[in-house]
Amino acid sequence: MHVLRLYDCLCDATRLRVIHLLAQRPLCVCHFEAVLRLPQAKISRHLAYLRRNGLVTCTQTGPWRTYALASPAPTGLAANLACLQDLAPGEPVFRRDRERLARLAAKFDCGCATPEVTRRKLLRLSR
Amino acid sequence: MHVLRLYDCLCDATRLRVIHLLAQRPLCVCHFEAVLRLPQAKISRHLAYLRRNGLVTCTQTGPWRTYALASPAPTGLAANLACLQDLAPGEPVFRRDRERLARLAAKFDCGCATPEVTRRKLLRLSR
DNA sequence: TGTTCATATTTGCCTTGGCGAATACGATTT
DNA sequence: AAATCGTATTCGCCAAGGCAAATATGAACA
Repeated sequence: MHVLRLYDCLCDATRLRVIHLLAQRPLCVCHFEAVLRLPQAKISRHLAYLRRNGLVTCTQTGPWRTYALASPAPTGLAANLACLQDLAPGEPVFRRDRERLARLAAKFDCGCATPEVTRRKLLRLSR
Repeated sequence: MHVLRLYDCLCDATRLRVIHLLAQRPLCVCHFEAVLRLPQAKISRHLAYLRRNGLVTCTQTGPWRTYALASPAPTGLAANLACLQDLAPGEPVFRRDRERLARLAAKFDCGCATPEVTRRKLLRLSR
């Protein structure tokens, strides 16, 4: 009954938005902040939850932690990612998240902040 | 974000077993009792939860309530039912549930108790 | 060495939902 | 009318997990 853990991860709106973004590319916390417009603590909490449950991995480079979907993907995740793809165009929240991420990605082709592109700049740019 | 309700339904072991059985055929509560071997109150509680969230419908004939998967199936349910099908052979719980249901179905080709096949008989037969 | 920056974790509070035990309810049978 | 049967609901209790606010940590820069 290991799937239960997957569904636990999927049944929260914030986590679903996080996963939706990670399906596009790996991202660091300040990118999530800029795109989701949610307090940092909240984002970190949910990322920790996803990590505990094996849906996501984390690599650290300097002060930044970059999160990515775990591979191989846990049983059933692929199917639900596909489902999320179908859903996204119809759901305003997902649509906006996608657009904001695209805007950021257009400027810097990297999901992680850098010494030049700081968190502060990212947050400003995402408006 | 209507999908959240779906995932809420899927992230409990009892409900997953219920859904797994309903994917085979509609069933009344005493069939669930016989197959799942769980207290009636627990089963009814979870069925009510599934109904509240639109995954399941209920029709009453006499004293018996027969539950069935809602149609049209809510977004994303189909994909996860398929996933459940793949999973079932590997998970002992699901395998046994399937077998017990098959045993009952072999005797009476109906998912609902009848005046002749009472709850008591069903529970006895499921051993 | 001290400060700042990015991120994580703790604390206190509240809601949801799990469980068993008991009880309620409506349909049927006696 | 009373008893029984199938099912639903209520009650009291408990754990998981959501949130905001505050605080901790560790890397990097001054």
